[in-house]
Amino acid sequence: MTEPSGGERASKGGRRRAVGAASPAAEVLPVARVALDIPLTHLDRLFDYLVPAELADAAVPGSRVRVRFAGRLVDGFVLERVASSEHDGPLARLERSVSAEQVLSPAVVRLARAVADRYGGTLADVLRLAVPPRHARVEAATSVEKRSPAEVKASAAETDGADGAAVADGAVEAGGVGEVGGVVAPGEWVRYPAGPSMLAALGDGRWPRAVWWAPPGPAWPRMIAVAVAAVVRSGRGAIVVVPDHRDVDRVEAALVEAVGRETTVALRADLGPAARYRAFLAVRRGQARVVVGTRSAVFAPVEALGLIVTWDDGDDLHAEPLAPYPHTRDVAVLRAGQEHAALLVGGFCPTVEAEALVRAGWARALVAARAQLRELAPWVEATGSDHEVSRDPAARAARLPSLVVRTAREVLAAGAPVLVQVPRRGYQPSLACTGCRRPARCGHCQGPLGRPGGSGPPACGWCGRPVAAWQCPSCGDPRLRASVTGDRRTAEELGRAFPGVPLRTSGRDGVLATVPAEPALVVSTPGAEPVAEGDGYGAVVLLDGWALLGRPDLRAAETALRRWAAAAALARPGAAGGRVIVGADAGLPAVQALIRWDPVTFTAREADERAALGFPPASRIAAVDGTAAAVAELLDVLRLPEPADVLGPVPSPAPRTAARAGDEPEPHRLLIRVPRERGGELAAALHAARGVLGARRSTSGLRIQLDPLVIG
DNA sequence: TCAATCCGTATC
DNA sequence: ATACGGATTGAC
Repeated sequence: MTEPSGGERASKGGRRRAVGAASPAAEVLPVARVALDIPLTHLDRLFDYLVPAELADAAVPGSRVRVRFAGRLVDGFVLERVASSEHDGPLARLERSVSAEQVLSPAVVRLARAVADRYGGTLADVLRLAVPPRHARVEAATSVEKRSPAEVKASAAETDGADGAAVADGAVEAGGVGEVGGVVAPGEWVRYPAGPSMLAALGDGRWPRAVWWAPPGPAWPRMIAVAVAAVVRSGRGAIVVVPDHRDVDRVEAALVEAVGRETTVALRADLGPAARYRAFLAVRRGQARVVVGTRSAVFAPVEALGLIVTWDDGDDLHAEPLAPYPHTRDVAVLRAGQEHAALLVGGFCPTVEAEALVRAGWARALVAARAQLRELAPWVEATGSDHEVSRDPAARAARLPSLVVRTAREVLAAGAPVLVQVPRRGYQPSLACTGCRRPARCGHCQGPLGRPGGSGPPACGWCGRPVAAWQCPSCGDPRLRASVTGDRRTAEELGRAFPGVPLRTSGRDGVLATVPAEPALVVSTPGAEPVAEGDGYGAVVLLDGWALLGRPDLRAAETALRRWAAAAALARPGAAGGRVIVGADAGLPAVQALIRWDPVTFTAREADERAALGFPPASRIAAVDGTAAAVAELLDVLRLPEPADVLGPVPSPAPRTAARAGDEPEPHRLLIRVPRERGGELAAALHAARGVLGARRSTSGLRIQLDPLVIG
């Protein structure tokens, strides 16, 4: 389109252009500043284009366009329309407008930029996460501005009812939020000394920030909904981000009850393109002000955002698997700060990273009164490790401690279901102290020890240093043993120990949302536990203690407690007979925390330990994965802040799932650790280094991840 | 002397 | 990335 005849490029006359033949530029604000969808780090900036007169109305800020860039047609977003360009040199014209829909709001753009900077990634990568793919039919079906809700609903229904009905219901009837209002009853928040005042602040248009240790039991979705209702009453919108779809359903149900179906919309990846885009548009057009969804919902373009809630920030589903790998909690923190929104980082056991927000004075801790917790928490007992295995032969086959067998039989006889949490299979082999079974760590960098290639002399998984003479810093034992990893206890074995009892399983292949309130053995892997209808489980058995605690991950204890708490919270309160049996040593801090239902103290202690060892969140860590050559090349051009610890590179401890072809180069991993306050510089340095490389050679395949969830 | 290639550079 | 210009190398 740049050439009148549409064919050749005017290469002879240098950059001169056949201006005379092109249509005139827009009269007002003829320059569009465009964010291009290209993956190149060194091109992570805006480019100016001339807006042809015929696109003057369509190429509005926030809309999608196609432009010619380096000779190729690429997608982009118009971020701004301005009167003139800083660029010296001729401007190309926008090729075409994809749609006038302003999918990007200024607030989302600003957020995306901040997220990209924080993770050393590109704006284009973040925008891809923030905006779902366009669906033209959906847009057309609902695009006429200011149509009545009834019309919108009707057309949405006729286009495709199949995948979009639920969303259309929630999205379209744009009732005024104010009408829904009324005084928000504090509900379960009265259990928190600071609860009522927080609700008052939310209702008054303020933006309190808190880390919320939720009470055991099924109250948390209602509590979230109460907080959201207060914000809605203040005339603002809210976003709730949860790990998985079952949680979306639970919170959505509570929200619909608290603020009404008209204002609530569920954003979830499993909706399918049409329904997903429709839900997104409903939010962008202000028809829905309350969003509940999985991780990308944190980018939802809610106007006048008053509150962001994240639930269970330790769940690894909150870590985005696409570059630049942002974490829900961190995005929420950035966004709440930028938009003066309240923030609630909630869970039964929030992470050390969440707790750091409290330590920094950025958020306050919301903890229920001790007496309230005693009232709600189940009765927790530990069986120790491998002692007391039941004498019953069937139970012995399943390696069930006698306490478990006895308790389960009692509870089943009393008519209640029993939940059994079993480990997933296939944890990584690593080394631990023979004496106290704590994971063995490198004396130099505190990385986990393992045996490279499965055998051979012990070495650090981070810095690669071989370990000569090891001695446990806790108990002094010089012996190393392989941690027990993975477990083959099956539901079948359990079933044999309890003949005649209905057996239900929930896990990878088939996740149950609920089970009825009747005697049954419910076997589940962590994270897949169904909620028991009625009063909850009579007993919860946690059989995965060793597998969870023996992992080399520095979050092993935190993760164990988090998973135990999530399952234990499904049990009835102790006063109502609810019991929890955890198959781990009662002396371990995580087990103690579960027994006393005191995750606050546990997390504080974890935070202290990590700070003492220089682990995140006291430090920030970048992981660089790629071929040895590519990693070395990056390291070569990298200008790191001072001080910075460079660990490795070492051959990747976690080989890709699929076996590599024989001649493929071995993946290596480099870790870089800097003090927390140097995190921004580290991100910038990595961004710059990748830019230099990208312009030079193909270093594709290099994966740079800041604050990775698992570092070894 | 021309053409096939290799670099280095800019991409609105 | 990728398209282009300019320099370099190679064959006629």
